[in-house]
Amino acid sequence: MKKRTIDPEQKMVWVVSSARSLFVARGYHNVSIPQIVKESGVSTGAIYSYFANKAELARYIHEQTLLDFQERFEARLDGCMSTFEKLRVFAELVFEIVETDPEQMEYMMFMKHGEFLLEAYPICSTRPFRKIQAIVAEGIEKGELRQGDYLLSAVSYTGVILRAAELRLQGVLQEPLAKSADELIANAWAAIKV
Amino acid sequence: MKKRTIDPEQKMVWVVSSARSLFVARGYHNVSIPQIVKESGVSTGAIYSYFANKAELARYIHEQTLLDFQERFEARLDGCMSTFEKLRVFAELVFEIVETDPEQMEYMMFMKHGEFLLEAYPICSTRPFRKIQAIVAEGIEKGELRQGDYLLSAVSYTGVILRAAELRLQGVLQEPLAKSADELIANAWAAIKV
DNA sequence: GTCTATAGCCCGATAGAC
DNA sequence: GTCTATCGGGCTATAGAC
Repeated sequence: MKKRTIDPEQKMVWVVSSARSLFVARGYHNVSIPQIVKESGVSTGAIYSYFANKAELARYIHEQTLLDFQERFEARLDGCMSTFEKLRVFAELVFEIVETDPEQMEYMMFMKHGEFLLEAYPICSTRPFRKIQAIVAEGIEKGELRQGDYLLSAVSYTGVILRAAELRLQGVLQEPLAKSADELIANAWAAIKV
Repeated sequence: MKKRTIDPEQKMVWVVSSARSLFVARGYHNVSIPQIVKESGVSTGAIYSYFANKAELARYIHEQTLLDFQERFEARLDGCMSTFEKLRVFAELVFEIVETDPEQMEYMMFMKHGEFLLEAYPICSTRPFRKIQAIVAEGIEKGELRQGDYLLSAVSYTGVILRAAELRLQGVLQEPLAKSADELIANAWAAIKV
């Protein structure tokens, strides 16, 4: 039994979770280390012992967030046969996260535009993104989707889904996405189906 | 003839144009007033005589940018009869701006998430946004669009168009949007047509 | 109205005790 | 490993000459 001190990993979890909330709520640059210290109850020194600097903390959160999405997406793809099913699984996961953990979704959607990532953000090379492209390309080949540029079709499908997610996060769509899911998925599918 | 001094309005134009470039390139918080001074050739004092502070400068640019879009959109709507035409005009305007003045498009799309606007951003009450909703609602009534929630249909159409714009701005789509416009507009239309 | 120079502030990061 | 106290830097905004 450890009695003396708190598990460092637990502290790191607190830091990450506090920082994520604050970043999403106020934006990366409007959050100071002292604020994270206050919110997480972990001291400056400890934070800097886990992360080299503030940007790396944000980057770590970003990475974890994307990784989680990726894993859940790929897990759900197992057993999906048709292109329709595979794309529906993507949409449903997005909608589910928006409702159950909007912070995660917001981090993925809004924290990507150069706030702390200095390099041009290679969103195109993100795993889930490439996976969607592959699914669409295969769907076109198999004749389940309309002929055309597979990139444009991928953009069209995800555009419908992600914009719905965005507007739901902003409060423009007032119903939970679960209620609108069927209609949205039908729309997205109609945009590219044969 | 004014010979002596430079027209203050001209200076303000320089400031606004330099600031817009810098904000888009580096993000609001990564741009300092001294940088704007250097880039625009207008002094700190002069800048603060036009704008109360940095946030207001950004807000002014945002307002002008949206206003310009709105005016051009409404001008082009004149003479459009069918729902298809009206929506196409929106898409074409978006695509045109992305190619001719990507900075403007980027400012509209990416500068809206709480960087300097402290209040929750009322994107839903933006004029062009409401206009699109009205067009879609009317289209459904007239039977030109599938039955369903008009908000979801508006989201679906604009989702396809705006995500294409976003990915083009990020360099993921390498062809000029003019080349892909027909296909994208067809996809967006297919998502909601009857 | 416009300039330069700088006040005053707050932040990120560190040093040094424990 | 972790804490508190603090430093140096860079920022926004202003004061005061012109």
